[in-house]
Amino acid sequence: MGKAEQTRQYIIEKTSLVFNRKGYTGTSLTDLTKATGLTKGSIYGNFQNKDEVAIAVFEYNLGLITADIRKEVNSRQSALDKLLVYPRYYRSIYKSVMQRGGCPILNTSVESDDTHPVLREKVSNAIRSWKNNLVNIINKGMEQGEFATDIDPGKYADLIIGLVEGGIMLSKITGDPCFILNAVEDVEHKIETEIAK
Amino acid sequence: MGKAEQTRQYIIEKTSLVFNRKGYTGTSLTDLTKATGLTKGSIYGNFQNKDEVAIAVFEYNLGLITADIRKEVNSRQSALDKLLVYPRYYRSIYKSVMQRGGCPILNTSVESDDTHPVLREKVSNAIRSWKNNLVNIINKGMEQGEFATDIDPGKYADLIIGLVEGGIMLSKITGDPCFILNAVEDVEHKIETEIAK
Amino acid sequence: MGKAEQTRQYIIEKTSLVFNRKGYTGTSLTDLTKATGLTKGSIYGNFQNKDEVAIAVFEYNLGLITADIRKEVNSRQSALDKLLVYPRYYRSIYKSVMQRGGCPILNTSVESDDTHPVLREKVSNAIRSWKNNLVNIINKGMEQGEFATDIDPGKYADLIIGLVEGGIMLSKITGDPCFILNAVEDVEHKIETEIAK
Amino acid sequence: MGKAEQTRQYIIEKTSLVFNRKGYTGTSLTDLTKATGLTKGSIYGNFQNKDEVAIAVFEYNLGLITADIRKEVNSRQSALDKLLVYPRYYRSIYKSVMQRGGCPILNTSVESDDTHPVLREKVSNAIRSWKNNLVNIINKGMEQGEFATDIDPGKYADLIIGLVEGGIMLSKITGDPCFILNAVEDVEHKIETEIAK
DNA sequence: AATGAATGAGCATTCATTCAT
DNA sequence: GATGAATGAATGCTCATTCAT
Repeated sequence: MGKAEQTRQYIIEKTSLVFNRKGYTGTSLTDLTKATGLTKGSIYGNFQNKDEVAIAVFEYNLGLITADIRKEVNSRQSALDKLLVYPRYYRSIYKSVMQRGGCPILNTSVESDDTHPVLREKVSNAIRSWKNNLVNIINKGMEQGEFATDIDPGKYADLIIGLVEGGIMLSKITGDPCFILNAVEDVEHKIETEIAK
Repeated sequence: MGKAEQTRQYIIEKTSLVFNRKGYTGTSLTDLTKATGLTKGSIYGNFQNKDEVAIAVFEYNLGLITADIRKEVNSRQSALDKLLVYPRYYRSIYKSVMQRGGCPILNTSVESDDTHPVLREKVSNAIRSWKNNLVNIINKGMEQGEFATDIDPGKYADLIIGLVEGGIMLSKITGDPCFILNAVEDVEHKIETEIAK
Repeated sequence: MGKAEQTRQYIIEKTSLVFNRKGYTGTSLTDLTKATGLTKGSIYGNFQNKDEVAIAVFEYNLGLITADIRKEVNSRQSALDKLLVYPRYYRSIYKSVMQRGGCPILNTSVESDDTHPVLREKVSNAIRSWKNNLVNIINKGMEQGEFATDIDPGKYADLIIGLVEGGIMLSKITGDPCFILNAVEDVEHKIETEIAK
Repeated sequence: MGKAEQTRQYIIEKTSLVFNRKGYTGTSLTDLTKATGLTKGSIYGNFQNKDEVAIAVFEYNLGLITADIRKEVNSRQSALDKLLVYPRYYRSIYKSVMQRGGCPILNTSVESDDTHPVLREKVSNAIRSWKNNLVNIINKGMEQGEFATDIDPGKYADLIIGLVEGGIMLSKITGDPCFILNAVEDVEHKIETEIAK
């Protein structure tokens, strides 16, 4: 990794928090200089514009979560265990997610959907990919005889993602963990009683 | 309603869409003048500042939804029918909600949670009130012998709200109605098979 | 005095303080509405514009001082007593002058000299008139044998006015009465030992 | 002197005239851009806000006068010659002072006394310092046997400052030099006949 | 005679971006 | 590769003034 790539990465990491908290529009170049200790010129030397930083930051934030989850999923053998990674992961990290400004998928989604086509597409792809991963696990479980075969994998994927994101949003704004905790409990319950046979 | 109150209301209605789409930070005074056809001076003659418009707009947007739902709920007799209003309402209006920029509770929540204490409190109260309404209906149903008595009303309220909000967010960003449709279906299923006895 | 003239006078009296404290530029129409309890429309119904209010207020503030002094001067017989009115008057009222924002001649002079030709002329005339009054008293005293005849009346008038205004300015800004007190003392001393024989 | 410090100084020098003429409130950012040929952004790159420019300009204007006077005072040996610097300096420069909008101490004093605590303090300190310098010279003269020992140095300092400032104000507004000329003549007369023995 | 509501120009300030060094 | 200094457009907001009622 050359010097340039190193600085790029440094900027992304240092600004990921402020972007997640204040949003793309609410974060100014001055915010970025304060978060990094670098000058505006330096940021523009490593990125074409604020947009490019925001996109890279979203990918970085997204990558943190997906890498963690993928590792956990890969370390399990059964489809059931793989699926249970999701609720358990979110139960274990929701506190730190709140402190870091909430779920970047949720935040970026809500801000970009009517205003920023590029970010919208990135978020949309992330969700599609998340859903795909869930569907693939469920399908594998069905093939392997672990899961009921009369269920709609897509429907359960939608519910799992929706419950998690809805719960995060509600617990973040109210400051009350009950929403996310009840959501992941319901996800677990669904997996264990409706998906697994 | 005096002229002033009329203009205030006019500004609120005309700007509610742009605020819901672009967010508080992303909406400029110039956006407000374009949406209303009024001058900046006129807007400041009717509101103290942009903040006050944003807050009034949130309350307006919130009121639209809650008024509709309250009317429907009040027109039903049984606790079961009252509870079923929620999923059915969101199934009937999700398309127009998407076109208007998504759910104002969700949008305002995500934008304000780390940046705007006043709006944050407003949204938080709205969610608390929503939850209370659900809990009250469930409690009434339990008292009246309509609902199972061994369930936790708060837990189900959390799940209903979370499923709806999560579903709206996912369908809005992906453009795919499956998320909200599956969410309300699950809400209905919960109500009919887990809450009602 | 008709209703219109009454309101005009009311506006002048109620706004004279804020104009003297904040200056012409620093006083806004909103300040005037707050000081009077009237609406902008009402002020514009009685004056053509802010300028006209400012000019009327200056004349009012000026009139208060000159009326007081004229009365005192007229009540004395000898030129010496008439002349001594000036230092004694300023010694007796400097505290209330400070509280009301300082001497309006000084304040208006400094603000208008490079920016507001109409006010500048008004202030200039007020000073010319003040000087004339002093010169006339001194001349009368010389004619009547009260005063030395080898003195320059204009010079002493200049010094009396300058000492008073300089003293007011210095005591106002520093909050220390020594400047105006020493100034009027010197004026008295000049009158008694250099002018009177 | 770095580029930044150079531009700062450039802005101060170029805007000192318009600030002295129009006052702090009467001078707009647009005035500053016209006086400097720079953009608003550039001015805000070098100063935190208009206030900071105004304060720096006052200190600059003050420094010009005090530096000149100090140099003259230091070049004289006797206390009498040192004291006479003041009236003679003001007689020699009053014309250019008038052209530049009048005495900055007087102007800033009158504008700030009821409205701008920071500037008020700066002006107040400048006057205190001026008085101190005069008192110190008189005290030295008394010690050295040059001056009468039964006089109050503070009183004479007050009179000298008051006469100069009052004279400047009156000559500025009337356009007639007689006020400042008679004032400095009286100062000289006081020094030579009442202070010196 | 007075009001309430509006206007449009102007205010101080911050924005994302550029570029010579 | 990074900096410091600049730009010009845009920000939220206030101004003096007007005018229908």
